[in-house]
Parts: sequence; C-alpha cells; structure tokens
Amino acid sequence: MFEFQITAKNNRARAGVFSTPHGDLLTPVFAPVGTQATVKTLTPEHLKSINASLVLSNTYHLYLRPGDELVRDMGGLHKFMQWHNPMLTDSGGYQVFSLSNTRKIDDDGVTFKSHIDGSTHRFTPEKSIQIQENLGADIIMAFDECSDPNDAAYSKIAMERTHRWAERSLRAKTRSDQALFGIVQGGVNPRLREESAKFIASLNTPGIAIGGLSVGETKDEMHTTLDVVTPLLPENKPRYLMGVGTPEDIINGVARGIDIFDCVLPTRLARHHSAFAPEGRLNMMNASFARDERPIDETCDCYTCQTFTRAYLRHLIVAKELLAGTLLSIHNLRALIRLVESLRVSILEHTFESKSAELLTQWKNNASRAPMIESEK
RNA sequence: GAGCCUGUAGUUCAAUCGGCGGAGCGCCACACUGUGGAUGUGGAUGUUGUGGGUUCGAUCCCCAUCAGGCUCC
Repeated sequence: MFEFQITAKNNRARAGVFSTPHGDLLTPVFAPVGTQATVKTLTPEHLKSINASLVLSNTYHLYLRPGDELVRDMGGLHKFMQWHNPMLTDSGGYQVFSLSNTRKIDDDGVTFKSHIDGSTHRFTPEKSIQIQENLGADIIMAFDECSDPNDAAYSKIAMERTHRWAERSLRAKTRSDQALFGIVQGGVNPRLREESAKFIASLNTPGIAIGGLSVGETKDEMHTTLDVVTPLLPENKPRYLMGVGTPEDIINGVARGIDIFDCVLPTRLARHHSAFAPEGRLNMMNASFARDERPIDETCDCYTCQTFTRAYLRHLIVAKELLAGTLLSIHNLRALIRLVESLRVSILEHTFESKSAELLTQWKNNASRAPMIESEK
C-alpha cells in the first residue's frame, strides 16, 4: 500500500503512480478542493466527467460541522460524500492560521474560536490525527504551523514547532490504511527550508508536503524555495505542494519535481466569475461578453465549453443563477486537470522541456486578467 | 372642473437660510493560491421633468407647462 512508482523522469520533472486504498493516482496530479465534503457546486459525477482523481477535504471544517465522529459513524468521508476515489484531508493547521482571528498557539497545540459560532476549541497534533482517522481519507497531513512568509524571525519558531508536531502526529497515528505526510516549512529562508526538508525527509512517511508557499511570497521566492527543497527529498516519495495554484505555478512546480497539487483557486474564481482561458483569465461578468457566441476556450474539451456560449454564461452570472458557479467550476477544474495531464504525457514522451515551455507561454497570462483585445474595447 | 402633494444618477432617497448636487443599492472594472458562495479595492453616472422670471448666484423663490398621485365637486 502507498507505493510510489516513478514511470518516467525529464530532468527534475517526474511522472509516476501513487497507490492508495481507493485507487491509483497518476502523477503529476491536481486535486480539486472540497473543504466541507463537497467540491462546491459540483457533484461526484461532475468530478468524474472532468477526470478528477484526488479530492481534498478539510479537518477544521468537518470537525466543526458536522463533526468527525458523525462522519465516521456515517461510514467515513468517502461514503458520506459518495466519492469513492482517493481523498486527502488537510490537518487544520492552515485554517487555524488563516481563519481564526482569535487564536493562541503554544508548543502543545492551538486554541481557537469557531468561525461558525465563536465556541472555543483546541487542536493538538494528536487531536488532528484523531479527527483525520475518523474522517478516513487516504492521505492525511501532519499538524503544522504555516507562518507569514514576511515574518522572517517567526519562520524558525514555526518550523521547529512543525517538526515537533510532525513527530507527534506520526506517533499518534493508528490506522495503517492512511498515508501520513509530513510538511516542510521554513518560510522563504533557504537555510531554514534546507533544514526542514532534511528533517521531514528523515521521518518514516510515504510522502512529503511542502507548505507555507503561495501565501504571500513572490514567485521568485517560491521557485527558490522549491529549488532548495525538492533536491533534498527522497526520490521514491511523492511531493505535495500545498495550496498551489495557478497554471503557471503548476508548470513551474512540476519542472521542480512536484507530484501533487491542490488549490481552491479554480473553484473560487469560478464562483467569482473568472475563467481560465488561453488568452488569460477572463472575468465572465464583463459586459464585453454580453453577445459573445464563443465558448470560454475553443480548445477545451469540458462540458461547459462544448455546450455553452460566453454570452449565456455571462447572463447566468449577472442574473445570479447558481448554474454559473457549476459551469465555470467544471471548466476551471478541467483546465488545470487537462494541464497536468498534458504535462504527464510530455514527461512520458520525454518532451517535457519543450512542452512545458510552450504551455508556460500559453498560460503565463493567466496569473492575471487577460489584456483586452482591440475588438473588445 | 377645482384644490393640494410630488418630480434630483439605472433605482430609492439626501442636499442647512438661495452659496461647489451627494449616499445606499445597482452598474462598470480589479484582486482572490492547504475555500467564510465571503470579502476587499477602484470607477462612471446628472439638461435637478420642461420653458420662462427674480437674483451676483436657483434643486431651493415666482409664473407657465407636462407627468404621476391624493382629495373634493
């Protein structure tokens, strides 16, 4: 169980297969995020139709509602949400960092207030693992502390705590059918990242995550960090870059040896009316699409692009129809999954260097909005 | 037929004594990376119903007119 086979390598980019109790993951893989045991606006059938393989869900949210014991009693997360393919749960560390205004971190754990009702709760590494065992995902995460990349002094404290918590998470684990990944931290300091990579790599885990990126640092800092970290990680374990990302970030990540990605961006942007397109990120609410008969992306094979015009999608958005979020989510997720699929093929065909450069050119505009073309002005 | 009330941004409404016509919503656009369907940021509105008059100056006062509403006969 949890065997990772590398099928092909192109320089640092890898194509592989990671075996889980709910099926094999073909890497590189992009995981849609289903925080509350649902990828917002989509059914499992939609996810299958876009060829999603791994879905991420969240310890913090499911612990608060409906409760991890309830999920366990309902047969576990896979059965509860009817996703019978690989799943991953985040440890809740990031939410404590990002969601709770009033939190207190100490060496033992974190005391925080629920964003739902203000009630007080406490997470420790042991508690996080217990919750994740109740949820029952195939891949679970060590409880970590994600620090502000701009707070250089604090990065060391958070990293050292993350290391101690990783060991405690590992000791707390009781189920053998879940893969526990440790998480590399260290902010944007290369020396700390080096130290953290070596430490996390020394633990007996079937995979390794890189956290603390795409949280406000620059692109250069992200690339430098990956350049420092991935060469220090064992070849035979999958590397998971948490919370990334944009099409550009994914291409750059694969080039630096990353195997697993997850990100809320495609589904969040979908609900906020943005669509990934080769010419850049399109705000589908823009008035310029009111009479546009084209699909979002002429080259996309998703249901939305095969079926609907930009004009119709804009109408749904302006009218605040819920279907808009569904159709844009289908497209945005399919765009990223199609991207990692083509990267995988290029690695297998040993054409990654040229293909990734081509894709990077194609997708580089997608970090921000598409430039307006003359005919749309 | 008579009397009264109301006409200001797309909309609902402000605007001191006659002294630079604003706000909410909407609209237009931007941001969003281990998700609060959230939120934040920026922008554009205008023949003050219309035509006259008084005044240095009128959304404001006067006259006429148009539209809507109410009341009475």
